[in-house]
This record gives sequence, C-alpha cells and structure tokens, in this order.
Amino acid sequence: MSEPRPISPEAAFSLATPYREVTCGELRAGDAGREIRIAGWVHRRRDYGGLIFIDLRDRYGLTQIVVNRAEAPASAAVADKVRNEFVLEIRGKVAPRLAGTVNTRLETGEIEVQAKSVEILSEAQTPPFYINEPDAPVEESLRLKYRYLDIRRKPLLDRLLLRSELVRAIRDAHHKAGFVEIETPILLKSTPEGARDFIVPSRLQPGTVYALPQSPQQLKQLLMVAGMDRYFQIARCFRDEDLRGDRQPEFTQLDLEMSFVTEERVMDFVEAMIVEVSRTVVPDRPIQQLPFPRIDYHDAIERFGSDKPDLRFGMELVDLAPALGEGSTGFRVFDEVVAAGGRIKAIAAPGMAESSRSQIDELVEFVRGRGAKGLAHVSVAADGTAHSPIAKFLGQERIEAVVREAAAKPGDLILIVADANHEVVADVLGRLRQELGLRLGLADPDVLAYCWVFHFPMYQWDQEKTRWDATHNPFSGVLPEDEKLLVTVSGDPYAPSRLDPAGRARAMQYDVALNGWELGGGSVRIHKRELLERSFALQGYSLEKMHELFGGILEAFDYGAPPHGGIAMGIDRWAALFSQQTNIREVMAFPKTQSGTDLMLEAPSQPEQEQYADLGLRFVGIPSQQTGDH
RNA sequence: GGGCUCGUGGUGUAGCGGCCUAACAUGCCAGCCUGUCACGCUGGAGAUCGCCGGUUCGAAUCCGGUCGAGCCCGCCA
Repeated sequence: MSEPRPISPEAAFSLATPYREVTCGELRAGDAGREIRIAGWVHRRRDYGGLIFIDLRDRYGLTQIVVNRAEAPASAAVADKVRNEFVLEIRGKVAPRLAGTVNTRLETGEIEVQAKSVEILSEAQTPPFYINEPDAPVEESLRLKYRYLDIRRKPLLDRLLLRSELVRAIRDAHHKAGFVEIETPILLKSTPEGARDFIVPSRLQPGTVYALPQSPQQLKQLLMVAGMDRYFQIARCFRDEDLRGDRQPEFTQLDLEMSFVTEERVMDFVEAMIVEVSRTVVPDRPIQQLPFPRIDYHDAIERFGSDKPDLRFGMELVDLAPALGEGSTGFRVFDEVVAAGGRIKAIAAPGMAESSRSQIDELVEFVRGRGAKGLAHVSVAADGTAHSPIAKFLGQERIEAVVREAAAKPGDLILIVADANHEVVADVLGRLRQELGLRLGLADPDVLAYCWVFHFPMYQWDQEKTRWDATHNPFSGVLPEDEKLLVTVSGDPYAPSRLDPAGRARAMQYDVALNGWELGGGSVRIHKRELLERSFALQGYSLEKMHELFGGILEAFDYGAPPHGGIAMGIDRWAALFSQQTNIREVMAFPKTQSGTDLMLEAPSQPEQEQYADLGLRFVGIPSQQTGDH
C-alpha cells in the first residue's frame, strides 16, 4: 500500500499492458523504427518457408508480422507451430513495407512488424467456423453455441461496439439534461397485468415468490414521489412470453420518468434526446423529418393500418366508400360488408400491375393468414385502363372511380380488403403495406423515419373477463377533456360494461416508432388517487384487490405525488435498427434461442434436489403431462 | 398451443428412390516455396446423410414420429 504508484494514471488508462505496448490497429508509417511488443490472435498465417507472415488480430485491427527464418531462426521455429486463433506475444521492430507490398485495404498496411521473438501465450483448436472470413454464412445455432468466437468476427463485434456507443450517447444526453441514473431491484413483486412474469421462489419466505420486472414502471413512479424529478435507467426487463426475432425473454429498456411535465414536454425531451443520440451514433443516417411527425392514433390506423407506421414511403390506405357510392355496389362481398357496418379500403402498390396470377395468389395467402377473407385487386395498365376480375360485378364506372380514389397511376396494382370488422381491414392492409414497401424497395434503408403516435385509446374491452383492459399501462393518464368518460353506464364503478363511455376515452399515451418498429412508448401518469381508483375499477380491480396489488404505490400517492410522465424505449430494437438488422439477437452479446435456451451455457437446466428442498418445492410435471395421466 | 422451412465430412452447399463405394468449395494434416496479405503448388485424412421407426428388392432421397434451429400466427402494456 505504501509503495509508490508503478505507473502514471495516463499509462494506467492507456491500452498498453505488460504484454503489449500497442494494439493491432494503431501502427502507422510514422511508427517505423520502433521496437514494440504486440499481442493478439492469429488471424491468418502465410508460410513461405523462409518467410512466414502472420496477421495478428485484436478488436482494434490487424497487423502483419513477418518472421524471417534466416534472421530469426528461433522465432521461425515457433511460428512453424502456430495455427489460426493461437494467442501470441510478438516482440519486434516496426518497419515500412517494401515498395509495392503496401496493403491499402488495411489501416496498418503501410508497415509490418519484423519479429525478433514469438511467444505462444495460448494454443487454440481449429474453430468450428471461420473467424477470418466474416461474411461466410454459419448456421445461427452454431454461432450461439460458440458466441465467444462469433464475437471475434468483425460483424458482431462492430454491432456490439455500436450498441456500446448508443448506450454511451444515451447516458451523455440524460446527464446533460439533469437526469439521475438509478438502479431498481431485479427481485420484485409480481404484477397482474401485461405479460407473464418470470418467478423466483423465496427461500427466506417459503411459499412466496419474487417476480422479475417486466419493466421498472412502478419504481420509477415511486422515484417521482420521492422527488427525484428526472430519473433514467438502462434497465434489464423480463417477460415470459413466446419469442420472436424482435423479442427476447430478457431485453434492455431505456426507462425514464420526469416530474411536473405534460405530454408535450416529455415528447419534446425524448425527441431532442433521440436526435442527439442518432447524430452521435449514426451521423451518416439522415433523419427523415424534424420535428418528428406527431400522428393521432386514429389517423395512424386510418392512413397506415398501424400504430407504428413506416413513414419512409407512402402507399397510404384509402377508404373506397366514396368511390363505391351509395346503394348496392353490385358485388355481394362488398355489399355484405357495407350492410354489416364494415369498411372497404385499399392500397395502390406501385409497379405491381403486371403481377402474375401466382404472385397475386401469394398476396391472397398473405392476407388470409392474417384474418382477411380475401383480397380483391384492380390493375392499372400502362395506358391507364383499369382491369379487374371484379369489374363484372362493380361495373367499369365504379372500377374507374376506385382508381381515381386510390390515386393509382399506370402500372399500379390496387389491393382491396373488405371486412365487417374494420380492425381486420386496417391490420391486414397495414401489414401488406409494410411488406410490399420493403419488397418493392420503397423504404430507403439509410433513412431514419421517426414519428410519434399519440392519443391511444385508454382501454380495450376484455370480453372474457368483462372488464376494460389498459391498452398500454394501467397507470396511464386520461386526457383532461376525456376524464368525464371514466364512468360506467351501470353507475357502479365496479361493474364495467362494454357500452361504457370509457371505451371512447383517450390516454395521454405516446409511442415513438422508427421505420415501422415500435421503438418506445410512454404516458403521463395518473397522479391523483381518486382518478386512479376510478381507472382501476374500470379495469376490474376491487378496492381490496387494488390494495393487494398496488398498495405500495397507492399509499405513496397519498404523500404528495407530482404530476409525472415518462417513456420506455427498446435499446435492443434501437441498436438493431441502427445496425440495419431485423433481429435483435444480432445486437446482443449472449442471446437465447426462440425456445428460450442458451446454447452456450445450456440454460435453463434442472436444479439440484437440494435447491428444490431449500425452497420447499417439488416438481410435479408440466401441465400437459398432468392431464395426460388422468 | 398451431402453421411453414431447414438439419448431408470441421464449415457452407450439391445430391431428393438404384449410376452415392455420397460430390464441390473451403477448412484441417504433411511436404515444398523469401514478399504474401482469400499466397501458391503437391499429396493426404475426414461424413453412413440429426435421431427412432416404417414403406420398398433397394432410402441421404418417400412416409410417420421425435429432437434441435429459424420464420410466422396465437401470445407479448
């Protein structure tokens, strides 16, 4: 302890270590003549007998080592044994490369290191896939099993570095804006709403469980009551639901909350933060529109069929009612939909008029798989004339009105969905629009098209449980002008019904979408106890149940809760979009498979009997096995 | 819970009822080579085709089941 510091703080912070003075990415022509030590992995070895080239790699780059058998026979003898992915420490002299042997594709290509000694720090087996050919395809399960090797490869390495920059930029922006970063517990209390919880049995309180947080929602609200004012966290979240390319059982959110704010104020900060982060992390990616478009939820559904519209291209949904006119359309399918109070909408897909029968059949399959009964189409030929299998029902006049209404140009294919349920129409056309937008190359992959979607409905009716279900967050506030709608037709606040005006209430809820992905969502919360109780009653919670589940936060609200609101953003999705990936596993160091297993660590695994015993648990089999026994 | 796709030397693919004693590329091993950088040349080893069962005179190839991976629906504020 009393010894003097061996090295200066500058040196301690530098990348130099006892094994290496320089990294494999930093030597330049100006370093010629230096005697250096360098360490890394063998990227590739080229043996000329009298001359052996070794490309030494670390995460900073690649440096060519030359071993000359005549000049350094001992080093050459070691180099003979060297194989790919061995870890070496080289001592040698930096030398400019001979004329004509400079490698312009390498940042360090002007120099090489003439080895004076080669030491093998670690030997390596032949890896199960190519590390030195980053573009070579490898089955993903193999990459997951040997994730530590995959991370050596440039593409995944670069994405993890970009993610690190993303998180750094997020932290910088928040600190600049006076936010405090606070960690919240991972062992929490189960909450009833939303996704299935991951459960952790308690040993100290046998028979009870913790739940892993689906998000730190309640805690951040408590921090607002605590006066923390501006809080943020890069928070790990857990949801025990089935997986997708953009969904992992554990994932990372930027979670933030602000006090004394309105919807506008939160969106203003978040938008400015997003812009700053984007310009820092991906300066070459243009942001399509500033300020971000703010789209009312109903408009988003009407125009794009989605609450997370991809605004990089148009192809908006068009209501065909005006074109089809009053009375019978002449087409039974449409007439029935109209009679049932449904909707008939369309999109005009540019350049698809010449689609073959089988291509159109494929689109019909696409929409049927998503709940539509069928898909009608009208093609607009190059000469502007419209052709359609349903022309014989509608008549050419109506077909031409459809073309006008859809603003279809020659070469376009108008795709029409009709359904009594207009959610189906919007959803199906929205998905079709997104799919075709990508297929037809209408979406510029470089552009970042952020937008806000706001004023979501507060509730959706849950027919099974006969209650209103919060569409996003049970604490979301209602628009002041809609507060009066939080009542029941029965007059009993604990007896909600489908006909309650609450179904029309709009929430102070906003989502931010990026290129067709939901990037984040948040709201201004209810901070008044009385209103919260009314909202929870509509959601089917008795006073008693409410206290059992949310007692802590309800009590906290009795001690002076400031108006507050915030947002949570998916870091994994953001990183994936920044690195042009459609799968968040590609921006996670150690992701799980679609069945939730970690192929590297072989998790989950069976616990020891002792562990069960400690917890007072016994495994009684999975539910389907149980029923199968009877 | 359901639908679809995939599973062939280390890796990526081809083969899709007999000509397969399984092909190609790359990797791997050995030898040669002093200016390569996806080095080159010569030679060699290496898979019974995820697993189980069935159909057939005959199965990598067809069928059923199963395991694993992926995509999607359901599910997921």
